[in-house]
Amino acid sequence: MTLTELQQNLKERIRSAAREMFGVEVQQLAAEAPPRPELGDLAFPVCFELAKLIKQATGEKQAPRAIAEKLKPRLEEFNEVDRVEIAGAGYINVFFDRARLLSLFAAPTTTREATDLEQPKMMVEHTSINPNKAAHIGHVRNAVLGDTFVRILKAAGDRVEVQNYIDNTGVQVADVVVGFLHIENKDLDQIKVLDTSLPKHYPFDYYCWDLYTKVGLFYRDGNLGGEMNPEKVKLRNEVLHALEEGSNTIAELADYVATRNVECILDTMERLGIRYDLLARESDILHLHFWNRAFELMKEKGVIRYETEGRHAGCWVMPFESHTGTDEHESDKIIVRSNGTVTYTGKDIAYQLWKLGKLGLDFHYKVFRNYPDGKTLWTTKTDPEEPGTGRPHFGGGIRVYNVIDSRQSYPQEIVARGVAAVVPEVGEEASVHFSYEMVALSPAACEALGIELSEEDRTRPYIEMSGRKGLGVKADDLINQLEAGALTEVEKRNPELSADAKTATAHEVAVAALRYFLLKFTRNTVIAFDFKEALSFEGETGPYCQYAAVRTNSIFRKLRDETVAAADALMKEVAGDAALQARVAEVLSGEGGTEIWSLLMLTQQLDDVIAQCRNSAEPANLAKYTFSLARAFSRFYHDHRILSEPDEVRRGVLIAVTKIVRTKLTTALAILGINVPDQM
RNA sequence: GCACCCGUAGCUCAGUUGGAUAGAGUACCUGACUACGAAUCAGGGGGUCGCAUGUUCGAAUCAUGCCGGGUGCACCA
Repeated sequence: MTLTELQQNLKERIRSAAREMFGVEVQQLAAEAPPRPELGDLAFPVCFELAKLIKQATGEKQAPRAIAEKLKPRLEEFNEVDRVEIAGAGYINVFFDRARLLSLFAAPTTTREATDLEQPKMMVEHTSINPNKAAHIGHVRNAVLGDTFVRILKAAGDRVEVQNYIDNTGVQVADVVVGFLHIENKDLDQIKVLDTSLPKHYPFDYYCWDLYTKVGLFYRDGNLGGEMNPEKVKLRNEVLHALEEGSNTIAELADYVATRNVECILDTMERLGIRYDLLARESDILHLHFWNRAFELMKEKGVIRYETEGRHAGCWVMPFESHTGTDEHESDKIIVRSNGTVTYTGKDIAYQLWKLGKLGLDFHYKVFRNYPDGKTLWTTKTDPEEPGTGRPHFGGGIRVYNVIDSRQSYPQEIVARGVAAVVPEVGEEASVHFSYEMVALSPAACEALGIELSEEDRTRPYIEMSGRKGLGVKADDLINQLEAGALTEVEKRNPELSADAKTATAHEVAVAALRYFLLKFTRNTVIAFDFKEALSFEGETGPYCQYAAVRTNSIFRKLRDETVAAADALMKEVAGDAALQARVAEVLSGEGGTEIWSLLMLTQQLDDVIAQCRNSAEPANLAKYTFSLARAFSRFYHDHRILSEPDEVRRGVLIAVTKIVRTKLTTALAILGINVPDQM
């Protein structure tokens, strides 16, 4: 039995007792951890509500404390419950039988994995960086959030498909193409030569990053604050048009540029342990005419209508109830422009319908790359595919999570409503906007980057990053910096390691630092990026959590196998041996024992935390939990000598606790995408 | 103008469907390595939870209003 199951049983008992004794039905029954361990292991504040319910049902007035006294013996019937105390105005505080539960928790557990292909599939789309430049830390927040959420869903037993949307026909790619064509006067072959000649520290996506900012100036004739030069905007439109058409030299050139940027971005994400199942490319959505089908569906269902007059004359619009409802014109969202082209919203609705398996069309697919572990990354394509690739089935998910920053919450809401209008049977909940706030630059970070701030910007709490202005911290730069910092520390502490081992360890530490830094903030908190904080390995950081896990491992490396086996055997015997149980209970009693016990209780909350993260779509909860578990263990580690403990029972308890912590902490870290090196 | 998000310790942030004495990290001060690793641990000071009213046994949490900050409101993507 797990702690969660025990809680369920206790709740059920309270419900049935309330029914029997008072004839009332408890609706919401919370079980919470008391503020201090001396107050018990589990608290039920249910009697306040019961008092109310009883009064409503019978008119009889009963004090919450009196009700609690009546429920108390029913809960004490459980073997796992040591005693129940009534506290405060009427809290029911349950104290568990510590020895019995330790023995229960020490028993090996099996983990579940979603292998059933019939199981409904969750779709998560994340990263989706415009493939025209290198990734910056804002993009990394998206990817780390998305990837961690995928790991959370999988840990909770869900089947998940991970997609990375590639907008290879949009304005951003067109801009870089304009840069290559009209600023650098390069054709495709020359770009390829350039690409292969770039140094390792300045790869293709870095080159495009700089070129992209040059294009911004180019459009405005060198003045970033100035007006767009119409002649030059015409160049962009030419490129955009060629991209939409496809099968021409400009489209070919753009495809090379976009694909190379995608490869660079995937390499960056690979450094952080982030992988995908499928790259969904916008060009394929266009060329396979997904929109046409969606258009038919929307017309069929009466979701959109053609405007014959007014300022939207000639457009297909989707009536959209705005929150105010004052201005009728503003509540219509244009889906097809008067020139016949489709807007982003329309394309996204088509794509979402495909994800949910409701479009009635499919892509063709080919292998994009094989990951080192044998996993395959696929990409969509337009041409018919070769038979017998043995590819998995893509799309057709039961729910879709779109990891997109909160600035797009308005358009995302429109897309979700559009989807729900076309396929009302799946409902609006099927398309979830997994939103998060941006990563901005702190004034100190701007200074460190050598960015001159205007007087207006200086008064702001933070500065928004901008790919267009080249204003931002590139992901690879930051990872490099983290790895260098970690390597210095590893060399200091583990000089005997080989160079490769040092580098590998430094890498794991760097990943831990970056991922934890991006996960410790809740989604709707703006991260004002600060180098000092991001580069720290002390305090509430990934490396701190990692360090605690490394220590659990080093204990087992130094313990002799017989000693561990003896501890395991001891735990098995506890339940059937009253004398032994009493001795274990003694170890877990008193001030020191309660601290061990609290740590143990904390380890058992992992599954609940995972479930909570899944339901709230908030990975920060898991990050916070992992940190508190690491902190509790660090204290335990400091307070107890495990290897040299002379008393057999006491040592057995310490080893059992350490073993449980090791399992839970390592699992929690893995879900956060953090590995535990052998030493650090 | 309208919509959404935020306001909690000097700073950066947590705070479960409303629950017991509002917590972490950091900075500052003090102490602990002959020890299973000090990327650690212990202790200290530091709060009108933006303001006001209301809802109730109980409010950082819910409602309303106000103040301050951010983002978004195109036939762009």
